[in-house]
Amino acid sequence: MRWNDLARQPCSVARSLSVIGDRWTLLILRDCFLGVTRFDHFQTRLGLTRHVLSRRLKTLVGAGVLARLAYQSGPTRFEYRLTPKGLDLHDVVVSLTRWGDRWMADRRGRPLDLIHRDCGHRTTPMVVCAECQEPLTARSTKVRFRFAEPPFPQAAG
Amino acid sequence: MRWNDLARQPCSVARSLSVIGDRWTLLILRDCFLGVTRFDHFQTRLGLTRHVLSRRLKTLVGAGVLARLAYQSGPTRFEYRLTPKGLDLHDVVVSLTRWGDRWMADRRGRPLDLIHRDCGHRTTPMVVCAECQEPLTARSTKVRFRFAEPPFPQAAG
DNA sequence: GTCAGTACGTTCCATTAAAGAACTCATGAT
DNA sequence: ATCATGAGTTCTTTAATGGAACGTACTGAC
Repeated sequence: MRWNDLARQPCSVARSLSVIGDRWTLLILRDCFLGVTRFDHFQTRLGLTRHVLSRRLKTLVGAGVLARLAYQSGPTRFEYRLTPKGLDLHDVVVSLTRWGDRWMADRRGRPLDLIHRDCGHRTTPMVVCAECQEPLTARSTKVRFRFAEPPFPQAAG
Repeated sequence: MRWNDLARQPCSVARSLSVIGDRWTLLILRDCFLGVTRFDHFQTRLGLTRHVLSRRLKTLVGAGVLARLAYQSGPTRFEYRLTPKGLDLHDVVVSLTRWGDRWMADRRGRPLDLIHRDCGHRTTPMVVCAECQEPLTARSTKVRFRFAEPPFPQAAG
């Protein structure tokens, strides 16, 4: 299957990944959340090629995740900022961070603390059910297909 | 920069992506959470090439995300199951699903409902602060670097 | 006025990874 | 014997990436 067919699949994970699922995009978005906005700054920090960066930014702007805004008009120059759609990826980035903190840290431990402004604590992010506020885990959840059951040999865990 | 240098970066997002950040891996893991365990079943459902699937599964087993277990010994055959480390990626998959549901759905809406067994509701996953239980958003959080400040031109939002 | 610096890209080519299809290997069923 | 099953491997073609240089449009220093 081609990558570009992903967006048409009836699966939100596939559709999300059709925009942010390649090798560099989530790192670009991580830097966006850290306040990076400019081409050269992304390129220096990430060490990816300018060619690839250029294409990724175009894709993200096209998908409405980033906005390309002129910040000066000598030679007009542009910066990239998260849109509401992009800001809403915070959960994804935070979840990746928490998993990396837990399972991929070296002896020094996690590289950064996430501080919750509202309560002042160093926070551990947690995914909960919006209805009952209890944690959602693989075991405490199940899925229900809304259109058609996919071809399945056995029930999901 | 080469992809394989990512794991050494002092960033949990980068380290996570060094394992799960390529085009297919998160879709494989999505299927794992749906109960898929066997090579041919992954291949049929995802439509990726057997070659790539083979390499991805090896990587995931090598990283401790999946376990390769013999399930019969006529010709010995193996299935792939999530380890605790893999099960802990639930948050990431759930966050991707929620974002796709909200921003990438077509007219029919989200393809599946996530049911929380504990409360019986169709649940909307939410990332909250484990300390105070309030939602974590881009604006309500900030980061603090534990080792060294990276070269930064401006403060993070 | 020319030369270096800044900043956002584009172009070119060699290397690497992915797509697609066929093939292997062990075994059990027909 | 022949076919089917399941987990891969081995090709060859096509697409994406890495690396480095170039383009463009200004600003300020000499």
